[in-house]
Amino acid sequence: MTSSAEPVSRAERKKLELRREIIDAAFDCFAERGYHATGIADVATRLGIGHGTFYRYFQNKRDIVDHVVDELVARITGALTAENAPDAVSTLAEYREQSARIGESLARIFGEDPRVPRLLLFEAPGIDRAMAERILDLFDLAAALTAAYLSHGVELGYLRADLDVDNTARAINGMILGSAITSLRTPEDQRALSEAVRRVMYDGIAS
Amino acid sequence: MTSSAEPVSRAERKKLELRREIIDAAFDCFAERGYHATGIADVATRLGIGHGTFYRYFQNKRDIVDHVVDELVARITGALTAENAPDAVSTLAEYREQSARIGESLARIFGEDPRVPRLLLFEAPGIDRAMAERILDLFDLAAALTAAYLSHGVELGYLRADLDVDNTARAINGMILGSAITSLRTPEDQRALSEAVRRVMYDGIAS
Amino acid sequence: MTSSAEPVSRAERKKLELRREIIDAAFDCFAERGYHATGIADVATRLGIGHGTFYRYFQNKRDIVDHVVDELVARITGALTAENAPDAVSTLAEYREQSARIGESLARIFGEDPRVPRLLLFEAPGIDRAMAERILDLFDLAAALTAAYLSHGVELGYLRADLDVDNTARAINGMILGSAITSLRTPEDQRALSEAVRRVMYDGIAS
Amino acid sequence: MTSSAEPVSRAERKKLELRREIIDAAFDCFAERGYHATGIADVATRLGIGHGTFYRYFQNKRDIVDHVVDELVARITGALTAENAPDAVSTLAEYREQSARIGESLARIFGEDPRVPRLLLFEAPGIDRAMAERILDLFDLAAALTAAYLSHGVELGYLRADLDVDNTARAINGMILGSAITSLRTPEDQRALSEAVRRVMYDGIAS
DNA sequence: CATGAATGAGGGTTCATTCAT
DNA sequence: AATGAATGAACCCTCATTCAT
Repeated sequence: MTSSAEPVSRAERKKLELRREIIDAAFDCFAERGYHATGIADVATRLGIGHGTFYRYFQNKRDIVDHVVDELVARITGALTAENAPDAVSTLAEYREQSARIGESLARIFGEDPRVPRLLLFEAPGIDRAMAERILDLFDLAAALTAAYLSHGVELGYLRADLDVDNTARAINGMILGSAITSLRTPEDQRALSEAVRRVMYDGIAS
Repeated sequence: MTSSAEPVSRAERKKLELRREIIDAAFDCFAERGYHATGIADVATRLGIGHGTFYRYFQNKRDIVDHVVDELVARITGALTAENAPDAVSTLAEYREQSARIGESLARIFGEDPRVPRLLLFEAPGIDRAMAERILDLFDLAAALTAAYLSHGVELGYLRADLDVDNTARAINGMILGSAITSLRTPEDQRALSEAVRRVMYDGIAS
Repeated sequence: MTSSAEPVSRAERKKLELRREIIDAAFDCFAERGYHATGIADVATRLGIGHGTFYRYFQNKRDIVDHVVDELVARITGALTAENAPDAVSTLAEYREQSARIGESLARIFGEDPRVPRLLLFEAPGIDRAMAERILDLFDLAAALTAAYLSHGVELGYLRADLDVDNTARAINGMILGSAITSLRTPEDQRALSEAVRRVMYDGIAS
Repeated sequence: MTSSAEPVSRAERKKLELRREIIDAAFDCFAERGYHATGIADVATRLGIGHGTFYRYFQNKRDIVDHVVDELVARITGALTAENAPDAVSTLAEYREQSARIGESLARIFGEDPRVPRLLLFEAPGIDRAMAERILDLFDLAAALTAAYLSHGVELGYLRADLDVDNTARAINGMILGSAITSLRTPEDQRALSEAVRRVMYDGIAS
């Protein structure tokens, strides 16, 4: 029993496959040369297809970059949410572990391929107002998620009772953002940076 | 006693003035419509000058954005360095005060005019590899400055002896960066965010 | 048995045809209005194509004029060399006949269409140093060919033994050049001029 | 008695002087970079004057090149006519001497400064239809002068009675033209070329 | 009279998009 | 369905010319 039930003929499958390849090729091009410096022809050439074909799969140049970002956003929200529900932890130690896990996850996404932060943080926001809003939405989403974790911790008492949950969430996410940007230049020492972030979070910097 | 000593005739002064106006108008346009969506003609029209005039003051479109960024970078590095030498403090309390001052400064720059973070963080990096590098340079500079403060604190003993100075500096700057981006949407509650950042820094989040 | 063996599909053939038409239209424009006064749009309009189409066939404006000149140079070198090997003659009479033939050929090329000498002698040299060099190369080539003929004649004894072959070749070519320029104003009496050139060559002017 | 009587005040003289300097500077620029590649600003800068000043002395860019050519044409017609009246000679030997003298003169003008033939033959004709006509006029003038010499010779019997005077004149001038162009690449061996021209004229090439 | 700041027409070139094959 | 030839809007930039100082 294959993955039937879905109405995917062989032709349909091929179409989806090519669609995916176009998204990937576009990601490559946009991340390497930049959105504006990339022509539709570049994307098509990289795939060895005619550039007219592109328009059978996507509305226009602006359309594809939305899909490229969709993909990256999905990856990130996946890392932020997958198997990491706020209420799955009940002690500070568990929380530390969980945040280490999330941090690990994000570090992998950003660190493994610097084109990801480059596209998301350096290319996308400059494309468009709409795209900039999308990126801000992503930040807000991440802040909301983090805030949820923090709230949980406050409720359970292992985090400071007077914690400004929302703003602290933003501050923490800022550190993650800083890590992502750092990975643009030095993709290697993500681990140490990640550790430093957690130290600040839990211990502060004072002696 | 004329206005000698200064190397500026009246014509010269007017020229410098126009030059400045062009930079400002370009900043406006780039921040509002984006670098790529802005034509030289737009900048000129906004000033009510002929677009050919633009080219008497700047080499080309790419040239002006460098000057716009120069200006913003100068403002920021000014805020980061002016009257805030690392060795001017010797206790944790003083350090808190100083960082509050710096934070205040930056918050003003970013918060007063959201076009500043928009241009610097959302427009500039997508223009060019070279420009992206400039922005990364700015991050690195800020990280180096912060690291210097931290080092000083470690030496004097009011900061943790085992502080990973460099990475902690990056983490802290990440929080500031996060604040700047937040100010794109909510320019108002910068103060609370700023406070939250400092709380994380000094007290951590744990209860 | 299809039209195989030839590497030209129908589309390919159409492409080459348009390419040729563009070259011809450019020749028309350049010869009539001059290179600098001609815009790419002029060339395109003359053909009834969009001016963007031009750039599918040629790199830029400078590129096409090279191709236009290529064509003319090919026509001329063809006339100078085709079926007119220096060693095909062995008497003065034959030589006269041959030079008459060559002269005839050139006169036809220059005289039939005054746009040819106009473009080659009046437009091209002013375009560029590189193009000027191309024209000088053409002169040198012609001089070398003529010198070869003369050498052959000296060896066989039907030309003066003390002939300064190279410089005489240049002098003779100068007369041809003069004819070409004359044809700019009076395309008709090329024949008489051609005859006068040959008289000078063989008999001199003295009585 | 000096050159008084003329209404030249000192200011007037200075003005004429500058006018001349502008013509010379324009000649330099046009010959070196080409007419189209030369800007009015280039000419002015070379002289160290403001480029607005240019327009106090000449109508426009097209105007100045006419004056530059005027100057060169005057030099050439001077060489062709000065002290060389057609009727000043009465034997073939004298004629040879005279043509040698004229050739010498022209060779000096063209050979001493290759910018002269470059401007006159390579730059000027491509500027304009009107300018091309001027150059053709110069050719015609030279042909007429040469024809006058030849006519005189025919009348006096030292030139062939059946000489096609006009066309032969064109042929001869063509040789001179060829010399001038040759001098663009090899300004040195003008003398030998000049000699070859005269040999062809008087002796033909046949043995 | 000299200057050079200002101007804008003009032209070369790119590239996203369409559509006939 | 795939293709790529054709298209023209759009934009950057130059430079001859004008004119207020």
